[in-house]
Amino acid sequence: MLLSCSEHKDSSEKKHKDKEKTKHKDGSSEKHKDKHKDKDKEKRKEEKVGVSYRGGKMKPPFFVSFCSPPRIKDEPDDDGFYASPKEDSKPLKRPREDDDADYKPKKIKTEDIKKAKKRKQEEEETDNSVLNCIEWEEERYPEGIKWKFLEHKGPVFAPPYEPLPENVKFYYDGKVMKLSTKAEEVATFFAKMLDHEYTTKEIFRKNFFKDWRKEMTSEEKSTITSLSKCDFTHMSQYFKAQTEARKQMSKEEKQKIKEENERLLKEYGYCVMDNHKERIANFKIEPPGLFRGRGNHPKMGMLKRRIMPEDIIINCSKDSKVPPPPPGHKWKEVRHDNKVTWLVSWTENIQGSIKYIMLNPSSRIKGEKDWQKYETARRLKKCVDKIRNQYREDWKSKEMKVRQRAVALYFIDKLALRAGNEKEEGETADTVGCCSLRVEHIKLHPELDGQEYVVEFDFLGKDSIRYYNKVPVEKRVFKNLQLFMENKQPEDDLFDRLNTSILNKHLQDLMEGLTAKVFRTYNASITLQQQLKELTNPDDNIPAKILSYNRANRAVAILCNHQRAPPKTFEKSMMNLQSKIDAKKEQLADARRELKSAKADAKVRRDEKSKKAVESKKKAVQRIEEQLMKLEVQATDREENKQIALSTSKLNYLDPRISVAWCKKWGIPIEKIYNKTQREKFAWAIDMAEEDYEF
DNA sequence: ATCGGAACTTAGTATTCAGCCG
DNA sequence: CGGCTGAATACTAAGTTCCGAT
Repeated sequence: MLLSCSEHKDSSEKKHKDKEKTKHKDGSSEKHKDKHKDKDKEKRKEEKVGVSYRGGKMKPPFFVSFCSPPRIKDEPDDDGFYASPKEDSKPLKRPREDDDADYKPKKIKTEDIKKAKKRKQEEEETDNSVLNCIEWEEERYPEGIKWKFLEHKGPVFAPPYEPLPENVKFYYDGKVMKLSTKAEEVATFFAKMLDHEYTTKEIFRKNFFKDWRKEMTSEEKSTITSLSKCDFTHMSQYFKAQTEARKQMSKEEKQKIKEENERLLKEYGYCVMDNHKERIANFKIEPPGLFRGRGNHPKMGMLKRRIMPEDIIINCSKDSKVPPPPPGHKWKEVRHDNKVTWLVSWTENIQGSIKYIMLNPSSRIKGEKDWQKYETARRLKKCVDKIRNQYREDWKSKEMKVRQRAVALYFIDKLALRAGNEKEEGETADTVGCCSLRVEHIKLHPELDGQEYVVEFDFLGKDSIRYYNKVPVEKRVFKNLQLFMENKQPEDDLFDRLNTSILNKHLQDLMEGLTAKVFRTYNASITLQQQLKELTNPDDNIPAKILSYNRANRAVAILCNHQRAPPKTFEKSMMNLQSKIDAKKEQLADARRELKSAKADAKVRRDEKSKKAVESKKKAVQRIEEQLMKLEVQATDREENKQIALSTSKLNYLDPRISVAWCKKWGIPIEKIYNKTQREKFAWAIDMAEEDYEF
């Protein structure tokens, strides 16, 4: 059933039950804080869900507006800006598909299923699966069931701590001090990071020291009272030497380690899920260490404790062989929950969240989900125009909440912002997404650099990556933003009547299965498709076409703000490449000279041998020209990629079928676009998509 | 019906690997 | 043939959305 899901699965999406949290941010501008529970709306939605999709019915009529009561008490004076009938409606800035008309709602199904079936058969033949494949296409699990059979070997635990050799010393206040094993282990975590700037940060040091002291004996505790008196340098040197020694190991030793890893992988790296042997993504338990959050994380430096079998919950099927815990230990629990996909879980001690061991992206269960994701995005394509018209209408709504929702959705759509859940203050780095934007994160410019109504965004998003962008917006949006910001402090929420739950509930009404993140997927994929159309020059050779592909990919990465730290060696490697290009140019000049003289030679001699020489010189020139071209393309590509990470969008946002189709269309080997891992992840798409695939 | 936690996707960085060049 | 480099992979944090207990 691998690839046959969509309709059914889509229709089985559950009712939405998002909570409607009230935001609290102390004191300031209280009048903006009162939330309105739109009971009416809630009710109506309920009804809709009732008749809805389950059982394959049509989704509810596109949208019902809820402008009616209750009015907001601080409803702004109608200054006419939103009621004005002559208000223009400029098209959105981002290019969009105009050919929606001839878009056919390809329902995948039969054809694809056949193909998938074929592929699966082939796969079976080469597969290392020991099991017979029963007719997998037919298996269609009842709602929520993820598998019928699941067997695995359990996790691999981090290697136990090996105490330092006697001669490696720790000094406190200038004096040698022998630490207890537990305290020593934690000290080594710090020592290993000594070169990292983390260890200079106040919060990191404070958190570390606090947690370290918890591991100390009472004696150590009373002696070691100040981190700045601790000297880890000797330990640090020891570890550096160890790393060095590891590098210097002989081939045989390295080989041995490699084999050991392979053995581990073979033994623990796979599981059996419903007649298939599947690769596990992360079968190794995270080793203990110091927590390194991203950005300005309040918990950085805290001790991530060692996970023991007693912390571990095993999930597998009842009729499987339950993995035995390590000798002398017990699992926390063994359960048989086939409504989830994880194999192993444990609770982590920094945030108290649960961590999981799950399957590799190449697995059926992940691939299917991935496919579904893109199908949802394609369904959005069909109704995105309606939705856009709707939110533009809503900018004029009498209800504050509706307006905020509409403006937020506009940002999510136009700028591919993330939804932006509220976060518990002090638990994580202070980052935001769309719904959690604060007044301080945007600046309004009625005019800027010759453009009207420019919004300047500057905030930290996921992973504390900065989002900085100046965007011209439509007048109504601009006016609305001014309104939202009235009488607020910088640290107040911009959309004080909105949260992701409200937004997603609304989206759910607009389209079954629609959530905020679908817009990111949709806009990323549609941009790729459109950019590929635009940028691919049929006359280009393969490297040039690939450059075009990368540029299209890059357009998406920029849209999604996927950044990376410029590689440390970037400048250097750029220079290397340049000198390579220079060398190649010289080589080309040489080759041309040689060709010339060979030609002259042939003219004089007129024998077969010299003719052949000319031919071979010609070929040499051509080859070098090609090589040069390739290098130059590479240089351009790399320069443009300095701070942009392509891999995230490639892996998570771009419908792989677009890329596969493009490759087929232009005769580009798929290996040029996707490496081995990516090909495994996108196997379903590689098999399914034809040249004419349309997202 | 709400709430908070569970489940799962998305993310950037650190480490390892493989192959190329001198 | 070893050291270096860029690519691939490993790792795990940080998001979003779902969902079940109360």
